[in-house]
Amino acid sequence: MSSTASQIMLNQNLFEDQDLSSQLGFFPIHSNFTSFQLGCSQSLKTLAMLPPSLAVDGTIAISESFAQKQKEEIPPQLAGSQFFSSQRSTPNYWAWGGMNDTMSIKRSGGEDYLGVSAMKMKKIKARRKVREPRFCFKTMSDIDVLDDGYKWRKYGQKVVKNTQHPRSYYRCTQDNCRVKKRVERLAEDPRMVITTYEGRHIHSPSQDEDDSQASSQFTNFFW
DNA sequence: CGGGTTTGACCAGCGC
DNA sequence: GCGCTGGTCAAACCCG
Repeated sequence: MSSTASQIMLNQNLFEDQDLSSQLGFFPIHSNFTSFQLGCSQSLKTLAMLPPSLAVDGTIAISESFAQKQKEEIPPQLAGSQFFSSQRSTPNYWAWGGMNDTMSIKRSGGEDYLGVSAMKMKKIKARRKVREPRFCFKTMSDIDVLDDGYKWRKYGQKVVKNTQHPRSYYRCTQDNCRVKKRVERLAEDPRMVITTYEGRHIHSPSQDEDDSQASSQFTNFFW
């Protein structure tokens, strides 16, 4: 089924105390059809995605067990979000996996990067403040703010502990849309930009330029 | 002049 | 309760 297979194993120790935003892997997708074996320790689940800034067109497919896990193991605070689509032309692909699940990605060409992270799904701390779903990915880029099709306004910047690079805070400029994103550089590798999205857009990207086109069922469920 | 950015102040959550 | 830290606010500033 696949032309290439890569094994991605995740190291539990690196994200033991984190919740939704643990970042770990960043793997090149060289061929037009690549199969990835996702794996991690039993207490964690893997989360794989193509960054929207990079993915252009493609198909994603998963194994039986992967599909089953996706149904069963979406954490309650993320329920209602669609993490996976088997046939989509919009560039947001997310998939949940467990141990030894296979995910296949078909691309229309070029070279992209698959971002893979892992998180504890069953022991996410309850916080007093209800948080919107958060998702993040890592991109190797000189540019801090990647063009994801939405318009953002910066509302804050903060130097966070143990990092030499400040974290920037952005809000979607669309009225009534409360989506936020954080942009920071990885302390260990400043070439990597970590973008974290919080919440879901209630509108399509670049709405001002493309109002007439009917939005597809997929355009507003994620970001 | 309007919209976006900067930046210090403020606030809330959390650990001790 | 206190101090630390991350997240947000908002006034000042910048720029087209």
